[in-house]
Amino acid sequence: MSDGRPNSAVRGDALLFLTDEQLRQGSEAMFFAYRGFTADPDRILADLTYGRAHHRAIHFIGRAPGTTVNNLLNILGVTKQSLNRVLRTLISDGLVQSKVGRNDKRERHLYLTEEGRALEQKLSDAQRARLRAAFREAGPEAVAGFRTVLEAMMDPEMRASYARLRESGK
Amino acid sequence: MSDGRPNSAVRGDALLFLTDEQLRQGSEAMFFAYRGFTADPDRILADLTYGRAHHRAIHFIGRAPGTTVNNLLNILGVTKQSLNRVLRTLISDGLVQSKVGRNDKRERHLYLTEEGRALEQKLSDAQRARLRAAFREAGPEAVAGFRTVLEAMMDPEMRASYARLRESGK
DNA sequence: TTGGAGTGTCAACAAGGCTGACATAAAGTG
DNA sequence: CACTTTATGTCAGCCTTGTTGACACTCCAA
Repeated sequence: MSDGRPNSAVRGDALLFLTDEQLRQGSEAMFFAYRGFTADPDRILADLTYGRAHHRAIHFIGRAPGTTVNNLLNILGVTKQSLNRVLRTLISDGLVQSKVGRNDKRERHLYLTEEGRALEQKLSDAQRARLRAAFREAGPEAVAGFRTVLEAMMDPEMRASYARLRESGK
Repeated sequence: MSDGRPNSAVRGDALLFLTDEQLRQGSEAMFFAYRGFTADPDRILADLTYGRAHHRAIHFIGRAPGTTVNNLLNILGVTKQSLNRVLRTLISDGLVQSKVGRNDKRERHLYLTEEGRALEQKLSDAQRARLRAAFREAGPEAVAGFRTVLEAMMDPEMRASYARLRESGK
C-alpha cells in the first residue's frame, strides 16, 4: 500500500473505492479512454502532414485567439523549440497568423485564419462526436463526476489554466 | 454543431451538458488530466533509461502474468517492432522474463522478475498516489461517474480488453 | 508436406519531445 | 544612457517511440 495505510479489506465499506485494485482500474480506464479520445482526430491528421502536436496548438489558439506564444507554451507544457517547429509550419501553411503586439512589440499574438478555423472545426467535430456519444450514454451525473475527478487529477498550474479557459468560454 | 442538431440554447435544460462548450471543456479536462496522470511516473522514468512505453509494458505484464506477446500487442495497440524494442531492453536488463509456451512453443509468455516487480510497484505507487488523492477529493459518486464516462469513450475492442482485465483482477 | 500463425530482427524513416547555444528586438531599470 | 531582462526565433543534435517493409525461423495443423 503506497501510503502506508492498511488494505481496504480491513477498512469500512466507505473507502472501498480507494482500493489499490480500484485505483488500478482507474489507471487502465484512463489509458484506454485516452486512446479513444485521440483516435478520431489522429485518423484525420494522418492524411495531412500534421500530427497531434499541431492539433493541440490549433485547438488552444482557436480557443483563446490572440494568445501569446509564451502563454501557449505554458498551456501546452512543451519547450519553445518544440512549439516553434509546429507553429512555423502552421503559419507558413496559412492556418495560423502571427501579429506583433501593440503594447509590447516583443510579443506575438496568434490567431487562426479561415483555413485554420476550418481544420480546427473538422478535428474538434470528430473528437466531440465521440465525447458527445459517451456523455449521452453516461448521463449528466456521471459527466459531472467525470469532470470533478479529472480536475482533481491535474497539476495545480494546469487546473488554473483549465479554469481560466473555462471562464473565457463564457 | 457537428451532428446537425440545433444549439443547446433552444433545447431543454436536460441536454445542457451536451453543449459544444461543455464538450470542449471535457476535451480540455482530458488533456490536462492526462498530463497529470503521467507526470509522476515520467519523472521516475526520466532518471532511468526507460520511457512511458516501458512503463506500459511493465504495467500490463504485471497485471496479467504469463500473457503472450500477441496479447500484449493488442492491449497496447502498437506494432510488434515497437513493442519488441521495448521488451528486448526489459528482458536484457532482467526486469522481464520470457518463457517459451508449453503447449504452443511459438508463443512467449511474459513475466516480471523480482526486479521488474519492484519497478512496477514504484511506478504504480507514484501514479496511484495521485489518483487516490483525486478520488478521495472527488468522492465515490464522482468516481463512479468518472469510470462510466471513460468506459463509454473507449473503442469497443479496448472496452473488451478493459473488461477482461477488470475480471482478472477479481 | 505445405501453408499459415506467432515471433524475432534488421533497416530506414518520421514525429515530436528534449538540451544547449546564440541572435534580435523591445522593454524595464538604475 | 547603459545595462539587464524578457519574448521570441532559430540552428544543431539527440532520444524515444511510433511507423513500413522485408525476411527468417519455429512449429502447428490440415
